[in-house]
Amino acid sequence: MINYREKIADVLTHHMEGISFEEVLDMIEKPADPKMGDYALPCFKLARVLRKAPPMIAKGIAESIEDEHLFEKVEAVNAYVNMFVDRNDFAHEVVAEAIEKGDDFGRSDVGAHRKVIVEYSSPNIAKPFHIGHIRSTVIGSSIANIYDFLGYDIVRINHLGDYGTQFGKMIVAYRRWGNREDVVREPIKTLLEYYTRFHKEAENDPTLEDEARATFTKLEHGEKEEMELWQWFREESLKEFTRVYDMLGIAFDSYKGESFYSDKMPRFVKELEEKGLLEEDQGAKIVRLDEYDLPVALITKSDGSTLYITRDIAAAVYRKETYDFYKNIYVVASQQNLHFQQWIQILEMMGYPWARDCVHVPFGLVSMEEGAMSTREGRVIFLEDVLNRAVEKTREIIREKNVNTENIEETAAAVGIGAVIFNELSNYRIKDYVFSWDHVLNFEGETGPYVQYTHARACSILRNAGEEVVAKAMKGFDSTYITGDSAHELESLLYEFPDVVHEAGDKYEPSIVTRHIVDIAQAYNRFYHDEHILTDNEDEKVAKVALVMAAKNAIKNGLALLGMEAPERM
RNA sequence: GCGCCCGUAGCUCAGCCGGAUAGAGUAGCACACUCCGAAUGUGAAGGUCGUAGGUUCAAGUCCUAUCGGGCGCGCCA
Repeated sequence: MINYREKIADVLTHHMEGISFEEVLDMIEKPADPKMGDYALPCFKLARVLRKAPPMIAKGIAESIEDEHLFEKVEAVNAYVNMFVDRNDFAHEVVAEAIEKGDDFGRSDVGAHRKVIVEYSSPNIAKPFHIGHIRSTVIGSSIANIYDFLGYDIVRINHLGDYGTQFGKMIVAYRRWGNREDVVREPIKTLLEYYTRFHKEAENDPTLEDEARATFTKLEHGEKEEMELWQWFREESLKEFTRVYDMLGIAFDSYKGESFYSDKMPRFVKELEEKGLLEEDQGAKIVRLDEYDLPVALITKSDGSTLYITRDIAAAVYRKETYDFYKNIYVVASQQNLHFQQWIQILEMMGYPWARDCVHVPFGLVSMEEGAMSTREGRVIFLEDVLNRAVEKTREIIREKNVNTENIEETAAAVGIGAVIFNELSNYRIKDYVFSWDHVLNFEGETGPYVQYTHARACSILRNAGEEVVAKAMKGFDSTYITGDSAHELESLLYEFPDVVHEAGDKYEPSIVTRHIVDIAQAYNRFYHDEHILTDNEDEKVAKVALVMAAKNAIKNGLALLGMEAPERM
């Protein structure tokens, strides 16, 4: 596609002395109101250089470029040069590209197959998968999709919380009060019961804690029986997590979690020591980070066991050695901002230049109206319940509408679960929010179902148009029929779609894509209402169908980046 | 106490590297289905952009202070 900004900057540069192409490019902006043009050049900054009043400069520039065939119209309004691109060319350029590329519209090869690791989801085994976990899971998955679309090779890692003294506790509890059948039937719930019961009983019987520690030590030393139990717990839990991942349509390339790195840490403790970074303090080993204005980082506890930071260092080095990543992205809650600052700093101090390729992508907290979520107090909302209720509601709506009931279940799942995903990816990830049933189950306005619905209706138009018209549109169309205001606005948004994907990648911010496809859907719906698409005039019909296809492709691809399906009927 | 993040319409949020009259959705109000799917569209209403200073031709956007909320700050992850 033509890069209009660059082309305009090029034209402008030829008509303005003493200002570079880059400077001009930098000055071009989009007017607040599309009625004022497609692109605008504010001339305030030029006043100093040209020693003229900005409105005069704008007038001069406007007059000098108005004959360029790139523009339909150029006008000076106060200090602005407002440029209207030739709608005919523009429409053809955008729509042809969007229908030609189809599922690849918006795709890029800037990634050049460089490897990008995205770590996300990473739940703790034996703890319920609640609504708070949706954030890392869905945001991370979408970021991975976006980088994939940008041409990078992606490794998706689920860094499971599958190790630590909690497993000693669980084994002890299982041996005392548990049984196999319960665990198999409902792994998470049962294991959580063991865990909480352990804590309750331990209040009266402190020897339990010692027993748990001893059991964990056995596990660490690879004792057969403990290993088997741990492995079994892990597998059963994973089965349950997988059920939720399947519902969400999310997958991973690796489930290597904390346990995998449990034996890889001594090397780094030693390395830190050799590099003179380690210091002993009250029996613990620490790294001082004063000169970076960060608090002390704890590497080993006074009993010699390692901590989170050491594990993350080990994991990062392992990943560098295994994958030789270009970027190593961690989608982890903002509560751990300091932790990430610390260990990335330590990596740098250890002399690993790729430390700066590790990026923490933080997100805000989910709470409930009653306050923070608490597994122990039973104040949680299970993600699976949210998904099920959303699907249920969708099913009801589909039945009510009675539209094409072929595969209700499949559609209800795509739309219901899509609604939850879309809702999660609507706002900037850094924002905290309070979970609300009303909000996730709202299917009107700026929601997933709204966008999917728009897509489904576009598909419906294409069906009604017939294969012949669609085939014609693919071959060519007369863009003069799609230059009306609402069509042009839709085309502008379609034109921006590839850039939006880039920006979302640069900022690790899926919500940028979410918002853009809402904008496209709104523009499409306005176009749909303003103009009759399937007219008697064959050429007009073909051109409009081409635009419908273009919009449909952009919406579908955008939804795919969010991890959502785009049903053709709903 | 120190550090980081957030504060824009009743509610949920956008606002590109500072640029024109601060925009959507939602709730409430008024409309539009004999018409390509009404999970839709249109209109009106709703704002001292937390507050106070400062920088600038120009500040929701940058700087300083302050208030409110969230998170974090050596033996959890």
